[in-house]
Amino acid sequence: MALSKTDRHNATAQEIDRRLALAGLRWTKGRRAVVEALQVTPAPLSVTDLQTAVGPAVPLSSLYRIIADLLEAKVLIKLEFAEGFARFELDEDLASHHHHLVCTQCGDVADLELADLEVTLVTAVKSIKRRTGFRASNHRLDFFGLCAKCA
Amino acid sequence: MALSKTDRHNATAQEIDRRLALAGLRWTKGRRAVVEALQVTPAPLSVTDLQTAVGPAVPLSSLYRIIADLLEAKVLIKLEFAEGFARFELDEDLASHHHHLVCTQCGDVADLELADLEVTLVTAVKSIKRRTGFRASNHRLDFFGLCAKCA
DNA sequence: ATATATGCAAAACTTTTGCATACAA
DNA sequence: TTGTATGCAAAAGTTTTGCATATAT
Repeated sequence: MALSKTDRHNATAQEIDRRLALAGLRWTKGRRAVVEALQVTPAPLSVTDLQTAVGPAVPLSSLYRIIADLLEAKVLIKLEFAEGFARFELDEDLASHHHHLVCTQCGDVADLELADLEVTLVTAVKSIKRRTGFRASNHRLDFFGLCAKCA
Repeated sequence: MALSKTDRHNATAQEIDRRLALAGLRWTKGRRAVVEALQVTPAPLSVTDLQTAVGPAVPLSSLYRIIADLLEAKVLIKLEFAEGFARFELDEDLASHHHHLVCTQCGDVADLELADLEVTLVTAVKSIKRRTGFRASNHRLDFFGLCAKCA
């Protein structure tokens, strides 16, 4: 690979800085804590998960506001898996584009990269535009089933 | 096609009956209203959409309970698009398997069938099982972008 | 007749907001 | 210093639940 792990981490941090600056947001303790929690655990975290991760120093209302700000700055993306609450992860350009494996038994959500599939999806996007006029700029693919532990 | 539209509708109604019976659920006025609303509008509806569709005869709490029962009987499936509320549609075996086109401008959600893609996804499921041990029994694919009207 | 479904009211849970104070630039 | 971010408290929106009554089988 062209970049070492450390280089890539620095590059990512720099890109996060850039996006925050672009949105006129400051690099505060709370925001740092949330971003770091999501770097440590790349699988999508709920607000409750994040609350546990960052500890009681960040109250719930601030956590929600921090998340809203980071969403607006496109540092995070929001996901929902029909659980009744939202999950969040680092924007795909800050991580790599991936999909999710949702275990219907234990509720665990794991990340999955599937490069081959992306090629097919690009073709699908073209076909959709031709058939329906819809211009897809993004997609989301989740698989549901039993994880290795539960199977 | 082998079945006429009416035949297919009857077959679907019969299958819904079967699933309700299997779950020990009665075929009541409220449940009928909800299922019919979703047959008229196959794109995923929110609880508010359904409330409008079925009218004030079904109060909100009953609507939620009806939905919960129909979910358990596998007559409906639940979807979330990070809007802060859930959407519901007829189970894919009662309709046909399809994906969604979500307009990020106007919020409209349209259905899309993409048969070619399904073949690729079946292959992907095998590859996932081999690589990760995850046994995917189902998947969900949504495209985000601008609909023909908003583009 | 009897178990299930509904209606009303109250509550639980997730998320948002107002306002005074604390902090980053 | 100055505008932004945070903390606390209160509220808004979505979904769930208890209990008495009505209904489907």
